[in-house]
Amino acid sequence: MRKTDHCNALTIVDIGKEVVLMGWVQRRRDHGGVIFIDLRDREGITQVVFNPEISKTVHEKAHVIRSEYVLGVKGKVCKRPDGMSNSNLKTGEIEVIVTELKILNTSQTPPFPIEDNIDVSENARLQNRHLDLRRPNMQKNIILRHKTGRIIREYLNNLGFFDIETPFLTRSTPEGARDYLVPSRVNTGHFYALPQSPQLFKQLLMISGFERYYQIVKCFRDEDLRADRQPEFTQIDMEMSFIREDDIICVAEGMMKKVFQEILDMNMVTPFPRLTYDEAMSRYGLDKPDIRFGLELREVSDIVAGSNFQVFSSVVKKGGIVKGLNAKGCIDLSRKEIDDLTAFVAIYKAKGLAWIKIKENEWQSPIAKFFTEQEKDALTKRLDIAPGDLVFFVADKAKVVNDSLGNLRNHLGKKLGLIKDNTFKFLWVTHFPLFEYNEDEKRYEALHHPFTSPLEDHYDLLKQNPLAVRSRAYDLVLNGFEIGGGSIRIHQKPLQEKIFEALGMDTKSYEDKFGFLLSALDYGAPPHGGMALGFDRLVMLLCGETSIREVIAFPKTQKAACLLTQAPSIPTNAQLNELSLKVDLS
RNA sequence: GGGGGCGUAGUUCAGUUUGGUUAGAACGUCGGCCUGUCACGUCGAAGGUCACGGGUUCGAACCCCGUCGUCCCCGCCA
Repeated sequence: MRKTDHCNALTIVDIGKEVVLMGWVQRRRDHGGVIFIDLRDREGITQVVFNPEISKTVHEKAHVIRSEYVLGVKGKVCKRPDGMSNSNLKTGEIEVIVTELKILNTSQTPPFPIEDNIDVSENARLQNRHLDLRRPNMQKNIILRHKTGRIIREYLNNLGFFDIETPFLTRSTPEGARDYLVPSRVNTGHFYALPQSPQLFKQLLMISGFERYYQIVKCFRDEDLRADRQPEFTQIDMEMSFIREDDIICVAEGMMKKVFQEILDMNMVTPFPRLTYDEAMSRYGLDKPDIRFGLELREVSDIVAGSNFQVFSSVVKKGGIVKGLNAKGCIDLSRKEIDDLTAFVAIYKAKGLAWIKIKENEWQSPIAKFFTEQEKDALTKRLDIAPGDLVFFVADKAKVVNDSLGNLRNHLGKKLGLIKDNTFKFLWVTHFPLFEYNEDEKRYEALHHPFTSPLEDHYDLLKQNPLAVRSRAYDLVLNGFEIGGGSIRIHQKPLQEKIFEALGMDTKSYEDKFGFLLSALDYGAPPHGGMALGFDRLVMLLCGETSIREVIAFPKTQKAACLLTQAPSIPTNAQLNELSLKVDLS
């Protein structure tokens, strides 16, 4: 018995054919006489019929069939009796009358039904991921992931990119995320690190002269997990020589355009809008703004600096800022809802959330009385205030104000239903700061990574005012998710050394850690740059999911465990001995 | 490292506020009946370490302490 057709394939044109279907039992309907079974494979469902009048022995054999049994059935494709077709099924006008049954395997009753929209804990799903993955929606997600990868490979291949593998067993580099370490048996006491990204290798490949490289590749970061973060995740990694920002941006835009066209049949208009980092922060409070809706932030520090409301004026005096967010038409939010929003911004360290309800003839608010008419007029203009509005303010250090109001903006966008279903808005954020200051370690750190090139006319600022230096880095944002980022890299040794020095490393330290890169830069490194896209996040958004776990076949839990395989596990003493390792849990 | 939610039958939940007889429901499962269903119908039955450990109490799913797991978030994620 050989499978002749998939379970979505047969229709009225196949009537009369003898076929063999193989698949899983979706559902059994035993009428005592006739038995109906919905047979499922990866493509669809076909109803197969066991009729004692056709074959008594086969019908008898069919009695033991249960959910998720694996069957091979041979039979004739027949038109269903009048009025018995099922318009929900692609194969709903036919059925296969079985003349020969092979039970290829039995099955335990599954712990949850193999169908979509099941109400079952993620725990149960992950413990039985092999069954969870049988569900149509998971099959759809994983297949869509495959197709997306195929489209991207084809796109980059056509543009002359080479797919080149880079090592997983590599060396730990300072800065960035925590590394996953792998002990070396042959080099006692030495460890490899799994790559956080193939960053340095792809730069070396540019220096090697390949000009265009890509890889869809796993990366590893030992940091805490989130709905959109897994310890191992997949990047679309690209690098190009002899290019400027616009070249790589254009490649990425073309890729997204093609993916959305072919996967979702949606036309993404290119070029995508661009914002500088400073503008994004100013208008949205975040470096990955969701531009599917308005509700932009406006700074009002200048207006309230001299006001009688001490909370605002004193913050401005101390170098902080005050920003407002006008929730248009939201005057009817209840006191409780506003309290909830206050609790929401507290997550981001905001000490309070000031609000004003704009009535026809007055401002209803605990703080309205502090403002003069001139101040009110200025706020009205700045925040586009009109009757019916509800305006929020946060006053604090810039980081707290932007964090809290930026996230409040996203929260309100969802809560108020301002985001249309099935819309996708891309955005480039450019000109990121090159450095940020780490208060704990009292030193500058690379915001992107230390190989990012500063803007050419900012070279002079490197010494005098490092925080003012802007970089040739760009992030690709989709619906408020950072789905990619990259930069033009430093390709000249002296500049790279300057950056290491600005990061507080001395010659010995950077020679020790990055000597191989500096030496490579010294042998005719071409100008180059690239980017990496978060493949899981992209596929998640394409699938309309809210967690990347839904598009990863075997994801890990928040404690970075695999519930299916019970990884990670405790090694045997023999394994530890071989590696000269001792575990000290004290 | 921190905040919050959840953990009771195979599954999803109720019961916990106010401790008290035999821990319920739905779906699923199993068995009987049923020849046109497709969420088949119908009659019946089985199924529980109330996450784990300790404590309080005459008595704990329920109160207290601790642990574990899982989800969301902050920190972290060059």
